[in-house]
Amino acid sequence: MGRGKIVIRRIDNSTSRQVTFSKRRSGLLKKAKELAILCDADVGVIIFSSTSKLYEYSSTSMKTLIERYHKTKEEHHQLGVSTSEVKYWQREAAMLRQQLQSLQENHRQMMGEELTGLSVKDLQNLENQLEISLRGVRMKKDQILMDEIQELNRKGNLIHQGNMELYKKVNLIRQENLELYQKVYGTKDAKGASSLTNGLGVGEDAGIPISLQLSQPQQQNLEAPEKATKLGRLQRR
Amino acid sequence: MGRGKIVIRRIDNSTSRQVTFSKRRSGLLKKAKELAILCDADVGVIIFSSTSKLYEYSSTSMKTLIERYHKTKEEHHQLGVSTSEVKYWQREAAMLRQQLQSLQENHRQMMGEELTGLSVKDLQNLENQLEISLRGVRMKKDQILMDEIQELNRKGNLIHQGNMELYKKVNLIRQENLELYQKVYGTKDAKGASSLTNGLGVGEDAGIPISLQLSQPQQQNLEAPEKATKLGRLQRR
DNA sequence: AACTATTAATAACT
DNA sequence: TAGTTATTAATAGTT
Repeated sequence: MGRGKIVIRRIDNSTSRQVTFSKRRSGLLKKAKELAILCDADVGVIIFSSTSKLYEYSSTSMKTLIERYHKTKEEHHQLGVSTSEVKYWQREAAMLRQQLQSLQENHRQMMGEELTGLSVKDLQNLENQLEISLRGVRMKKDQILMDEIQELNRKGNLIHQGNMELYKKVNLIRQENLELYQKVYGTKDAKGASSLTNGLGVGEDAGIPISLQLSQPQQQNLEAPEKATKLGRLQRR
Repeated sequence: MGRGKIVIRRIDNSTSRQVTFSKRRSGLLKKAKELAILCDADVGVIIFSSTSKLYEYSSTSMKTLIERYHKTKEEHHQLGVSTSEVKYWQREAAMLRQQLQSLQENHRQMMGEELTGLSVKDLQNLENQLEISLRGVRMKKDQILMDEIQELNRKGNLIHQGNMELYKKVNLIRQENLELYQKVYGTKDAKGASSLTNGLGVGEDAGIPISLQLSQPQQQNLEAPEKATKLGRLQRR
């Protein structure tokens, strides 16, 4: 229900993710309210953003709702009351530490470290994943470079157009000047006029239009990408 | 979004209310799931129907979510009250959460996801790292395969040695047998003896020693590593 | 439970 | 961050 269809999977782009979060969050809360009102239901919604910010809705009071929930589940929350706050945070830290360790191990393997203990099958999978990643990264990089090149080309063309127009104007002025000179001094002697027009800095080769053209970067081994963004060479057309 | 517009107020007709409850309830739960997945949020929904039937959804565990909710609320209105030990564990958890998020982002990039926002330089670094990792993984895999091959070779040689010794013994026995035969029946007729020795399964080509040698796996494209561990072919020496 | 006309939500864009 | 619009998704009323 937007400009395009989307698949339900984590949105990569963090800005889009935030925007979508904001929109869908309000959508969800609205729907929850409507359900509660239309159908006389007791509805509660708790949302923690990825940055741990809390958003909530409850048709009655969240406290009451949660108590009702616990009662219905017949889970007399022994933990929340009898366990000290310290223990809660200890468990939280332990859980996070475990997640962190697991991810760290995974990460080390992706860095090509700590491969002992992996089977050939595991290594094959890792290799495949790395190849996929590599392709993705290269595509992204190439795309950025290509975009940059295109942008430079566009600018180059604009500059060239400008040059052409200036060139035409210069020619026009030179012509005018020549005619004026002839009217003032007569037909044969035009030395003064020519020196005047040359004074504008338009040399003999000014008549050759120069177009900026970028050298194309090689697809393989772009070791120093910055170089590719320079104007590689100037060439005709 | 139906055949007609409705106002958000309690639906009088009980049947319609029930039907709408069922439809909108599943809609709400679906939306909650989508929000959790799309935006990496922690979402929980609790619904009690007007007949007190419970429906729920939680992206993690409802228990954890409710505890988190309580902690967040507490933290909000009694910031200075908590003891130093609680504060210690809160800091610990916050620090771990941060580490985890940072590592997760890094990991996603290594998986070739979430590349928007990276500069060409970043992408180049990532590419280089992936190439290094890939080389490491391939080396490790090849090494395992090579070791396996070597081990098989070693076993093959042992078997071959055993075969050679058995062959010598067989020859010895055949010789003895022949001599015994000659002593018993005379020199010319040796049919009984030859049939006896052939009965041991040593054919004419048994005199050619056979050495097991593995075909070397190709360095590139070991798509099916299991195949390489088979005895590829038998060859002399 | 299906269907479908219609409204509502929202993805992409500004 | 907030507003607009083209398009998809949800669903109200119906069968």
